[in-house]
Formats: sequence, C-alpha cells, structure tokens
Amino acid sequence: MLLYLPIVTIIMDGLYANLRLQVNDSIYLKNPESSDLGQRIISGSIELISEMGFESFTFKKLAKSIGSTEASVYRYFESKHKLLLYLTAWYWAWVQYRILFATANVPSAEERLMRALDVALGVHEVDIQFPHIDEQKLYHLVVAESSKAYLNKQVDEINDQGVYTSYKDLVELIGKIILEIQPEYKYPHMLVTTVIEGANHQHFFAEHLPRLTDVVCGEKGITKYYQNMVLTLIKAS
Amino acid sequence: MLLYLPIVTIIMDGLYANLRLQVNDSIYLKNPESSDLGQRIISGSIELISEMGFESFTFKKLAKSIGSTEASVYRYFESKHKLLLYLTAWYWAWVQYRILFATANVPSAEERLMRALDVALGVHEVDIQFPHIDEQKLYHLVVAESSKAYLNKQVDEINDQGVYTSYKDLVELIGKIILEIQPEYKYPHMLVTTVIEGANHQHFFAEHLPRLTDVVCGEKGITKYYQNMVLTLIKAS
DNA sequence: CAAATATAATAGCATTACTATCGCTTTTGT
DNA sequence: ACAAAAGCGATAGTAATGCTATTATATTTG
Repeated sequence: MLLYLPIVTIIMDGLYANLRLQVNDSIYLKNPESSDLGQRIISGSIELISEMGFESFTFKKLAKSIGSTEASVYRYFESKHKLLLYLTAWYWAWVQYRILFATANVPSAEERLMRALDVALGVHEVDIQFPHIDEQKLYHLVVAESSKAYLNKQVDEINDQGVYTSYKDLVELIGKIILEIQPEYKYPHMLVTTVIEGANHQHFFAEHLPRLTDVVCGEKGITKYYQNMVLTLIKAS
Repeated sequence: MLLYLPIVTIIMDGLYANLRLQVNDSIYLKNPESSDLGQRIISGSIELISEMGFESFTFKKLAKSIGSTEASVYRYFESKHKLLLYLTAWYWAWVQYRILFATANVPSAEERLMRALDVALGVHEVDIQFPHIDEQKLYHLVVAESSKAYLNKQVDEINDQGVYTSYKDLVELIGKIILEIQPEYKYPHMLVTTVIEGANHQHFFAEHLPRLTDVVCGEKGITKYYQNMVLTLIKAS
C-alpha cells in the first residue's frame, strides 16, 4: 500500500473504507475482516464453494479445510446463506469501487460507460489490496451461485435489512452514466441488470451449455457483445 | 378436445405427443403423466414449490399435501432436484408447443418473432389441455426457481442425459426466426437467452427488488421492452 | 495481572434426503 | 377368469445437514 503515490493512496483509502462499509453489517455476526480466523473463513469459503458448489458446501467442511471448528464459523455467520450474501455483496462493492476508480477524471460519458461495463461484466485480474481474496475464484462463484442470494423466500426480509444495497448502488451508478449519454432513455435499471445477469449467464453457458450461447472471440468477447448492445439500444431510443 | 376443428385437433394431437416426448424420460423413474398419483405429484409440487420455495419444499410435505407417502413419491422421482428439472423441462416444452401453434401459417418472419417472444417471455393464460397443471403458478415457479435447475455441480452430467433439450430447442427455434429476418446476425442464441432470462429476472425484481428494474406500463410491459430490444438489435447489425 | 474476549473441542438435536421392507390392492396378460 | 406383476401405503431406519449449547483453554486488553 505504501508504494502508491499520495493522491492514489488517499483515494484508495477513502474507497477502501467505504467498501468495508458497503458490506452491510447485518449480514454477519462478527466482521470477518476483523480477525485472522475471519479472513480464513472468507478465503476458505471462496475456495470451497467455487470448487464444490453451494449446495454441497457446509460449515463443517469449511471448518476442517481452514483448521477450525463448525461452532467457530457460526460465530461469524449465522448460516451458510448469510455467508453467500456476504461474498456477493463484497463482490459488487468491489466492482463498484473499481468502476469509480476506472472512470475517475474521464470526461467522456460514453468512455466512462464502456469502462464501467468492462469492469461490471466480468473477467478480472487480481487486486493486490485484498490478499485474502482470490478474485478469479470469487467471480467464478458469483457466476454460478450469486442468483441464489436473492432467489429465495426470505428475499423481502433480507432486502429490508439493506443487504442488497451494494448491488443496487452498482446498478444505479451505471444507470446514471447511461442517462448522461441519453437522458431520454426510460429503462436504465432494466438494461443494466439485463446485461450484468446476461454476462454471468453467458459465461456459465459457455462452460457448460454451449448450445445456449454463440462462439465469441477472445476472453472479453462476451463483454464486447454487451457493451455494443448497450450502446446500440440507448442510441436507438 | 373434441370441440376443436379437425385440422386443429390433428396438429394439437401431434404436438401434444411430441410435447410428452420432449420431457426427457431420464428425468423420472416412472412417468408422472401415467397415473393419478403421478399427476397429483405434479400439481401438488407446483403448488407447494411456488408457495414455499424450492429450499423449504420436501417430498414429505408434498406427500402429506397430496395424501400419499414419501416413499411413493420417490417411486416417480429420485430426488427433488429431478422433479424441478421435470417441471422446468415441461414448461419449456409447453412454451415451444405454443410458439409453434402461434406462429403456424404466419408469413411474416417479424410477426412470427414477435409472437414467439410474446409466448416465451411470460405471463400466460390457462391451457385447458392440461387440467392438472396450473400454468400461472408454474410460471411463478419458473421465474423464481428455474435457474437452480442448471446452476449446480451436476450440470454436465445432467446435460449429457439430454435433460436440457427442451430449453435448447426453444432457444434454437426462436434463434432461427431471428436468422430469417437478419441472416447476418451473429449471436442469435446469446440474444434469445439474454431476453428470456432477462424477462424472468425483471418479473422477479418487479415483485421483490424494484430498485433493480423500472416502472413499465401494463402486464405485458416487460415483454414489450424485450421485443423492442430484439428488433432494435437485429436491425442495427 | 485481572478481566474480558476469542477460539477449540465436544456433544447433542431436529430435520432432511434418502433406502429398505412388507403386505395389501389394483391392473394386466393369457 | 385367474395368476403374476405392478402400484401403493405404512413403517422403520440411516447418514448427513444445519444449527445450538457448554466448557475449557488461549489471547488480548484495561
């Protein structure tokens, strides 16, 4: 962290603090960032869930893999569903932070939109700021499991606690850039969620159900497809 | 059934048989259409899952609600996940059948595309042909639970057994109409899955997470949005 | 250095997701 | 018409899951 130039450090520290706050504290019983065990719970769960899937994942297996006990994990998260909520909320807060950083001081709204989508639509490098988090595996987890964070019967309760705020804020952020380019566009939220969820699905389909997608070139092919989609739609309106 | 004109009856009988065949027989141990208990399993599970969510749903609760036993239900489906696969496969086969019917003898490809999307993007009336199935509740179930049918670690195995064929065929069918209108369009499958999954999500968001969507007018508002999206994109290419 | 806090270790419990067995009834092939 | 087969309900049982409780031992903090 000390290697960065002052201005960068200041911006990053500010956002880093914000990023922590973004992960709503009603998700956890004890903040996993606050201890070594907590950080092992996060890194271990990313590893295990992305490897074996959320259904097969249990706190007992997690505890074993990080050399702790089931009861200790329960002191941080009251259920494995809450832990999934934490991981996805963290991911969207992280994406939002990177978008703010990638679009700062860029005057063209269209350029900012393309950069925001580039970050929001997947395929990430590692972020040295968070050594306990493997961003590649976390993205893989988000693709396969994140919809289970809201596709359940407790969604309204959880929503009332503000747990989905980091995702909503991200959608809002990108939606606002769209409105800068085309203030007449009526459906910015629908468009943003359609392309974010769409990109997730296409990544999954490309790996498992190729007949549901099309061959696109390069690892950013899906991103390019949806960037083009957004531009075409807002300009046609 | 006897009330229909001969030509209609012939077409429907043919498609009805096809529709049964579409639900891949490796999904079930015993065909639920073949007995009264089987049909009660289907109608009871649609009722229960859409009411309490897939996670809370158990074969024990289902058995109780239809006046049977857990062991008897297991004679039809080897797991609750297989039952979910059956319900979603049935749904997509039903959508495909209705698209074939709605687009038959319509010369304009654009008109056929709009009709196909109108059927594929949700909001359905009852279909008197299937008295044991409440199509409204089934659609509600598909919106909230269908992605769990493929978002799991067994997806490749299940896919090898051909279980997702009815969804793939539906995507293929609509994709082909797109190519009739615009043979140059490179990504018909991506576009079709994007709008189908997108419409599902928007229906869910409208009910539970309104900040992730936009106010659209009328019960077909979401459908109209995506119909317009598809037309705009294929014409812009 | 005492008090508070964090963690590990163990036990326990209700529920879930199945499997197995048995006997009664209905269907089916001949 | 009748035996064989299949379908179903009833009951029991099992390993795993999701979670709670208790106690003892470290570790941190005031």
